Amino acid sequence: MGKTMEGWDSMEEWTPATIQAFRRALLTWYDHEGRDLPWRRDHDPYHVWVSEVMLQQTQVQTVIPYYQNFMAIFPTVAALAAAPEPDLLKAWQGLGYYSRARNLQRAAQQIVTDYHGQWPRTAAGLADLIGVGPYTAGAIASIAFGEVVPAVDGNAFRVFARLLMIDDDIAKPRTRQRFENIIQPIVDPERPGAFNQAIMDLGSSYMTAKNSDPAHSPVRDFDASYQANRVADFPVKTKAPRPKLMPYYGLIIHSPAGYLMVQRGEQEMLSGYWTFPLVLQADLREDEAEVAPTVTTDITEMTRRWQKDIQLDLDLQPLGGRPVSQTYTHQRWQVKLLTANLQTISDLQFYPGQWVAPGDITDLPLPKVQEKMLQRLQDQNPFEELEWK
DNA sequence: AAAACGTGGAC
DNA sequence: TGTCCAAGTTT
Repeated sequence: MGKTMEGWDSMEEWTPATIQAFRRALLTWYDHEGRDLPWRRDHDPYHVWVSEVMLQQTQVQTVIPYYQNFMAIFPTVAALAAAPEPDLLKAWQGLGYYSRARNLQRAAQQIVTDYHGQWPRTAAGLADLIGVGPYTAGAIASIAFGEVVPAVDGNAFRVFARLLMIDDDIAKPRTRQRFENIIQPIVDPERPGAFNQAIMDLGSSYMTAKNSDPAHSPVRDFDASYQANRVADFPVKTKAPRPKLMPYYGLIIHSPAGYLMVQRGEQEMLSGYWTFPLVLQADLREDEAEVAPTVTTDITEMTRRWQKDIQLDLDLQPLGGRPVSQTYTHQRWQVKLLTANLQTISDLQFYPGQWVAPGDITDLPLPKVQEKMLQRLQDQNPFEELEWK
């Protein structure tokens, strides 16, 4: 195979014979060792599409139960297009990157109405669907429709960066096109879908980011970085900045009608999901003793959200325990919990939030940070509530 | 081009 | 507890 010669620097191109041998080694391995996954039971574009969107930035083992539940509830594109949004968000709860769910439904509606139920059969056409980028378009086109195109995800970046010792920074947008150009002639024209999936299986087994095992890889003989003993040098990827600290108060406001909950707005993170009211600490005036903040009408964040100039006059008390923390890709929330117990709700009826009975809270779509706040509330039990679901 | 966007697992 | 990573897309 000729790649054991010394000094194989990056960017040396594979000969047609090398490409042929690589495909054979890869696909022979894949046919025997490829994973049996729920979305690989057929090549239905709906199945491929939903699984690929769920798999964006998400590990396989996380996706499996979500995929199975999703298909039970929304078995067809038409069912997804017609689904009530709360059902959709509930089915996606815990998966993260929630705009994926809404984009998925918008694309389903595109297919039903604009395309009359007929799928675009090429990557270029599929990329017109909202939420379908270059990777997902390539994956659906190759797996469901047999188009000979690469599907360049994190695995493909890593695998080919190592195989060919490509030192372009894969964090940079411009690098994608370069990888697509390099991979395109290597994709097996007979089995493009299997080829792309085999690369991904390789990237999640022998050629993982950490603790890789290139010595036993089925394509070891094609692995330039392994031959050069430089596996750890690839891929090149600049690291992300640290998440910014966001100190919040979480307001747990209890009344005879239940707990005050608000739905996150269109422009906000976690959009469409429900939480206790959250107020940036900078927007809430601390009192001298620093026991609990005094809530006044100058709570800018809250008045913006509720669009009311409300004299809240709540008697807020801190809830015991450390702040609830939740780390996102770009933010680190630390939420101090404060409670208030109202004897009557007459003053608060016009709040744009909703009073939710304790037993009904978990019926709403909730983000992880809300589940943590709820858990803390139940642990502390300040209102001696007996009706938790 | 760079930043925003969730969560869970591995170490 | 902290850091990095995982089948990316949108703005």
